[in-house]
Amino acid sequence: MPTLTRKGAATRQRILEGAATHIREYGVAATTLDDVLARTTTSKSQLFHYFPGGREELLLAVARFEADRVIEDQRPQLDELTSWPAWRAWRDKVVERYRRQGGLCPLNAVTSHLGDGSPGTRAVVTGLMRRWQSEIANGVRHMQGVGEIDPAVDPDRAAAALLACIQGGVLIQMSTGETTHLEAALDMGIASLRAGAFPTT
Amino acid sequence: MPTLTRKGAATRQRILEGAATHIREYGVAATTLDDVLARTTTSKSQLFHYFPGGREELLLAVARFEADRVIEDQRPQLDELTSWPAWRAWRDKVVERYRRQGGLCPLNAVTSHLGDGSPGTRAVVTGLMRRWQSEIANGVRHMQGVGEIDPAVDPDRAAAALLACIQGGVLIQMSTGETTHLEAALDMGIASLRAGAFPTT
DNA sequence: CGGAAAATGGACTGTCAAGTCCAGAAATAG
DNA sequence: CTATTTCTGGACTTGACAGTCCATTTTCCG
Repeated sequence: MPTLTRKGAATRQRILEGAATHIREYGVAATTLDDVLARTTTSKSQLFHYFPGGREELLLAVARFEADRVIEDQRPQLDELTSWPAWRAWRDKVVERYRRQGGLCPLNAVTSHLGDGSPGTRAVVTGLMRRWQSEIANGVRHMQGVGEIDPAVDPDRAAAALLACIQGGVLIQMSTGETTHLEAALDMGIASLRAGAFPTT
Repeated sequence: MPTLTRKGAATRQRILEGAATHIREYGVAATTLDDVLARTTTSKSQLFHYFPGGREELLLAVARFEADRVIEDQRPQLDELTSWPAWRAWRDKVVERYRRQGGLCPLNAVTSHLGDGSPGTRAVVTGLMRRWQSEIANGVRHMQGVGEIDPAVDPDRAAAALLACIQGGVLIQMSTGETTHLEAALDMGIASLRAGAFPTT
């Protein structure tokens, strides 16, 4: 990769965000390189200049882009799980985020289109999951520190369960359009923490 | 659709199952009609004879096929959630099923490739979710009947949460290859039921 | 400036896979 | 048995889209 000019970096970014937006609106399958070019007023040579790997590399970049958004969109609440009201605020933020997104998970769409074969694909998703789970686990530990959660609870396992609740809720929302499952699962997870009803097995 | 002869029905079934198998092995994107034909020793005209809508109709049929399997694979345990050991047996069955499937969800793959636009696609997934949730809710109600679960718990909401736990656990397994999230979430959900820690809100 | 490196435009190619078509074989009904 | 319907084989058409190439313009930096 040669050094990028300021203009070059801007173009690259424009292509990336244009692709992400188009995918959000029409889905991965219905997104061709020409669509992206038209939307971003760029040309084939530019796209392949900045993404030599072509479509696959672009899609992977979009996946990374979306993965970052997922975490960012939960800040600052995700960093401040220090009281039960704070947990509630975070829960609301998550629900609101996905409600607004309207039953569409660009990240899931992109990764499932890249196939698991790709070396980078898994890394993006697992990296996101690890970061996410780790942040939640920190919240659990903090609550244990202030005596609000039973010390017998395994923070990582609890965070894993909560993460699964969110993922499942969002997945179901993708087909039903409703956030009821997401809300029910998240509420259950948090209630479990409060009640210390977590199996430590 | 004209009436099918015995031979015709067999061919149709062969194509359908061949497509399903190929998709399981290689993914949707890497499955062409020619692949299916080669595997099932059939010809283009046969495929379009039995699936006039072409690729899309075939994919939808595969989705239905896989959706049915999901429920069937949980029997008989799913129908007999009448004691805590029975819940545990069901939990183990679910985990085992997805462990064996090895981080691959053909249904999710197919639907995400069909796009949400399709009229039938949503119906297949929402139908599956509704059936699944309804079966779980029946189990909850039965346990309430025998005094093992707090009557204040809303069976449908509890079932919704449990369903989300499973979906999320499987989704995460798709990228990590591990069933730890699935297990953690399911255990949490069942523990919640036992503890009556369900928010009734 | 002025030359090297980077950025851009867009025509062109090649491939691949979905879908069409028709002729002929097998099955079914009466 | 024979007429009608269903089933089958496979060649052919069509279109779309990823990726290539080179000529030209712009930017960078000493």
